[in-house]
Formats: sequence, C-alpha cells, structure tokens
Amino acid sequence: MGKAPTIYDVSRKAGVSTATVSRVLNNPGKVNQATRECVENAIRELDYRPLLEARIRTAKDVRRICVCAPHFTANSFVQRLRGIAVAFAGRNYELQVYSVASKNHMDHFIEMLELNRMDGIITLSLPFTEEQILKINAYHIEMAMIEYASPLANCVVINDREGGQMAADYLIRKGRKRFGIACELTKTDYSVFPNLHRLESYREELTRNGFELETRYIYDVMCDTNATYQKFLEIFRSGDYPDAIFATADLHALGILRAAKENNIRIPEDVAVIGFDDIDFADYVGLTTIRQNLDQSGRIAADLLTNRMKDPSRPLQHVQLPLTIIERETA
Amino acid sequence: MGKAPTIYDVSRKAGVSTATVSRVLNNPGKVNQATRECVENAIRELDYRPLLEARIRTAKDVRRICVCAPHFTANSFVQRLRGIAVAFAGRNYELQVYSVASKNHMDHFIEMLELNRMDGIITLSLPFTEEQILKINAYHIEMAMIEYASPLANCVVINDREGGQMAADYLIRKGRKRFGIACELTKTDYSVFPNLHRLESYREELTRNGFELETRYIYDVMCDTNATYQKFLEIFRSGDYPDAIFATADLHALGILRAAKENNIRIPEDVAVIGFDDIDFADYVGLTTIRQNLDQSGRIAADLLTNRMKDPSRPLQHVQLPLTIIERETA
DNA sequence: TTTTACTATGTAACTGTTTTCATTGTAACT
DNA sequence: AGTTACAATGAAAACAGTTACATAGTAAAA
Repeated sequence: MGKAPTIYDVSRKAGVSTATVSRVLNNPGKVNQATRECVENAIRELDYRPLLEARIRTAKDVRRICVCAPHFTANSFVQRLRGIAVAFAGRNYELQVYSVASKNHMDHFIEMLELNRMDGIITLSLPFTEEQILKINAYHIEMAMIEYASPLANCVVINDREGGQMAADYLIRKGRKRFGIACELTKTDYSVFPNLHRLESYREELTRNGFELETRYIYDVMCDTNATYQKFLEIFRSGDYPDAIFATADLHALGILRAAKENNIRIPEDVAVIGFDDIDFADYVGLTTIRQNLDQSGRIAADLLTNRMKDPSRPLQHVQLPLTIIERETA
Repeated sequence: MGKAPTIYDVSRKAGVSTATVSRVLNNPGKVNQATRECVENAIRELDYRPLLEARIRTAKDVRRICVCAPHFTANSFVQRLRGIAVAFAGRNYELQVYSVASKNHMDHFIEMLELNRMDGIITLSLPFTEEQILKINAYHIEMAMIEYASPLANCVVINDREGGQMAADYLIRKGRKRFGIACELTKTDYSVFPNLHRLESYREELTRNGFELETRYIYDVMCDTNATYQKFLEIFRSGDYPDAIFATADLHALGILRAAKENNIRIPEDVAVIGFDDIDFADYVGLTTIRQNLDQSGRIAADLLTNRMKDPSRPLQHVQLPLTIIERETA
C-alpha cells in the first residue's frame, strides 16, 4: 500500500461517486443520512484526509517563520537563533532555517516565499535591497532584520561606529601604544560588513588621540577561527606586531589567542586583545570583549515580528541595542 | 478586471506553452535565456502569481525535511546540523528545525507531521518508541536517526561503550591514579543518554586494570558549560579531587578547564582532562578529546535519507562511526 | 393515474499547475 | 556525410479535488 488515500479510494470503498464524497465533506446537508454515514465510515477506515484542507488548516493555526542567514553555523548566529527560538518556544510556531551562501540565494529565497508561504521572516546580516523588501512586503509577509537597517522593515541593530570607538578608547586607556586590528576586509555581496564600520571608527578614534593605525597592522582575516589562527602564527613569528589588537569578531580573537599561546607571547602583557560580540566561549577563554547582546537581539527581533503579525497596523520599529565592554583577562 | 491571470494567460502573452512558463518558474536553468526573459516580462506585466492550491494539488513531494532535536543550540548539535545543511545545500530543500524540550513535544511533533507534510526527517538523540516510528512510517515519511538506534529506521550511531573504554585506557597510559568523571546522570524522558554508557564502560575498564572509580569522584553535571564551571569551582576549592577527569561531553570539559584556571590548578600536571565530541572550540582551548565526527554524522544521515527518498526500496542502513582520540594539551 | 416537485446521486467537465514524453534543431563527433 | 548527443520546447496526461448538469427515484398534488 503505497500512497496516501485519495477521494477516489474513499468513493470506491463506500460504493459512491467522488461527487458524493465531496458533498459529505463540504455540504453534508445535501446528502442522505445513510449514505453519509457509509461515506464517513470509509473516510475513517482509510484515514482519508483531503490534501488541501490539511494545508489550509495548517496555515490557520500554526504559523511558520523562517530565519534566513549567511554562514548560519557561526557561533554568533547560533546565539541569535537561540534567542529567536526561545521567544517562539511553546507557541505554535514552526521555525525554518534558510542558509544563504551567495547573492543568488537571496533571490531564490524570495522566490521560495512565493511557493511556500511564511507568516514571518527574520533575516540576519543580509543586505536585502529595497526592491527585494518590497517584493516580500507584497506577499504580506512580516519581516524583521537583524544587523542591517532598512526603513521598510523592523530592524534591530547596534552602533558599529560606537563599537570601534569603544575598543580604541579602552586600549588607549590601558596604556597601549602600537595598535592593530583583525578584520574581514574582503567583502562578499551577500552579507553585510559591519566590521568595516568598526575599523573606520577605531582608526578615527586613534587618530583623534594622537595615535596612528599603521597599515601593516591592519590584518585582513577570513570569517573562520582557524584561518585567523594560521595567519597570526606567522605574524607572531615575524616578530613585528602591535601591542594591542582589536578583533572585530570574537571568533578572530580566539584564533589570535591560540596563536599567541603557541608563540609564548603573553596576553595581555605583550599583546592586549579585545574582541567583539561576546559569544558564549569568550567567557571560557577569559576574552575581554565588547558585548552586543546576541541572544537578546534574536529575542527582540522575534518580538517585533510577532507583535506585527498580531496587529499589522503597528508601526515599524528600529531598535538599537547598547554595547558594553566586558573586561576579562586579555586586555 | 475580472479574474486573476493564470498560467494560460502568461503562456499566450509570451507565445510559449504553459510547460515553458512553468519551467521558468520552477526550473529556470532548463529554459533558454531569451525565452525566459520573455516569459518573465509577461509574468511581470500581468502580475501573474501561481495559485498555491493548484500547485499543492500536483506536487508529489514538498521538498522539505525536518531536523528534530533536543537542546538544539548546543554546539555539538549545531555541528551536526552543519553537516546536514551542507549535504542539502543546492538541492532545493527546505530545512526545518523542530526543537524538543519535553516528552510531549515528541508526540506533538508526530501530530504536526499529519498536517504538515515532510519528505524526510532527521532526529538527533531522541528515543522515539517503536510505536511512534511506525506512526511516522505510516505517513510514508523517510527517517534517519542520529545517536539513537532503532531497527525500524536508518541510523547513524557511535559505540559509546568503546568511547568510555578509550578514555580510561588513555588516562591510565598517562600514569594517572585517581579517576573521576563528569557526566549528566539525571535523565529526562525525551532525550537519549549515551553518557551513561560511556560512564559504565569507563568504570569497567578502570576496574579491569585494577583501578577504582570512587563514587565521590562521579560528578553529576547539567548539560551546560556554565553550570559545570560553577560546580567545579567548588570541587576544586574543596581540595579533594582526582588527578584525571573524563568529561563525557566537551562542553563540560570547557567548564572544568575554566574552573581549574581560576583555582590555579595546572592542567594537565595536577589534573588531566579528556573530553568527548571534539567540538570546534576544543581545538582552540587545546582540549584533548575523543572525536566523534559530528559534521560527518549529519552528512551521512542526510545521505541515508536522500538515498531512500529517491528509492524507497533500499534497505535500511545502520552506520556506526569510528571514534578517535585527539591528543592536545589537557591530558 | 398522471403530473409535479423535490431529493439523492452519478457522470463528466473543469480547475490551474506540474511533469512526462516526444519532437525539433543544432552542435560535436566519426 | 552520417551519426550521436544534447538543449529547448510543446502536447497532453496527470494531479486531487469541485461542480454543473443529467438522471433516477419517491412522495405529494392534481
């Protein structure tokens, strides 16, 4: 017995036409008591369930929301996802994950919405164009964006420029003299690069205080702890390195820490390292870092979304989350 | 005016067949660039939008697979999910995540399947009963289970007993004398507890070699790095602790490492720590651990699933993944 | 008894889309 | 030139239902 039963199976079993079965389902009044019972029995016995109806019922009482993100296995993403999941826990929501790894995917994602209705979507670090957002709006799908701001959607962001400035001030205050930065410089077209803002304001704040961010201390790293580790192994071996490094993401900082250890470079005595994000593991390696509350950003985005799904007349909101320096041992 | 445009209107306007229009929508690669643009224009001009109901009617599969797991934000889980996502990348499947946090959820999950069709599901560490699996099979949904074995489904597992034994042997070989273990002892009814097997075989292997696993060195920890950290802060402060600890999951090991550092306990000189899993971060804290290839387990489960979705007559498979000791600095 | 009116049911057309299969045209090998 | 391979396309058959229309049966009215 292969497939799920269809209306034809039911009609055969009950010895009536499909029209009658259909009527039992949609217009019970129009069909004779006895026949109706007979059909109902057949339905029950076959566990028949009209396909479409199932879908419609689904759409009614369980809502589907989709989280759309690049490199969704990075720690910072997972923590946001956790915030989102917590916010939806226990409510009748399905969480779907869509992973973006190229610009194409973003369009494909939108096309998918056409086919596969969602009630809401949360995007992470994705630079959707105005046109794309309008398209999504046209489907009447609510949307909240994290780490990218658009006037057309709910957004939750941080002030990246402030972050760079905080890092600079902190390191200056600690008496450092030669400043470096580890930052992903090579952009892709499908993700957002707040690190570049952090870099710029870091540089500006240093200049403002009479220091210079020398070009050779600007390290271009890839979004991957291991790659950063490899790169800094060489940097430390070369002997020419700054006495303070701002890693624009914790995952870079972890690579730096490990490379330093391997080269017997003392942290923070020889080199102070400050990260950005405050991922879970920062605590366990004693990383001093600038916290943007990842869990909370997810939770807030989820709230923005549900509020608007309940009452679409609510105005769009833009939330800016505060940054705090978490002082631990590395700077 | 009147009706919404149908695919026929589009095909007429573009001067092609409905089949071609359909292809433009669902399989753009299969249609010539020029034709496609022509069709796309027609679609745009008519503001054509395919009718969901009609699509559902003909769709034989929903191109959706669901990953069902407890505490899905744990690192080990995410790494498996990454393996799964990689396997499905580019294959045009939706990945849905269902999070289980109580026994109820498992039944609820099955009920949901009734309404919300899936093509396949992958479960992680979930002890579905035979009855439940049969129910799922009745929906003709393919299924692959990770970290739990059932003769009724595809499974990918490891040999947990072997793992405990490996840990014991390794620590004995390193000349340790007083053995401890950090392990989640309190069971829930909605998750599987392979750690207990690891504990048992660890104990047995110690005994076999003339050592004893003393009760006071069996530490019951919760599935959370921070909780483990707190617990071990006290343990280390108390002064009575073993010189070797097997943490049945890396996330516990990380908590132990941090607590040790805070108490100026040298690792591995004073206490050797060996973990289990080899999560990404194990490398960055130099944790010696027993690797079960998490990414791979996800990937393999995904392959098992897709193979069976393509050809349901394939026999069920049970895959057992090998374990390897990764020697780093903590033991 | 015949007519009328109405109920219960079946037949078959229809819905808008996807998909299989066959056909055509073209480019690349013998 | 002849064959092969393949990309692009269309015709038509599914898909799982609903519905218009026809028909048969029955009860009430004439």
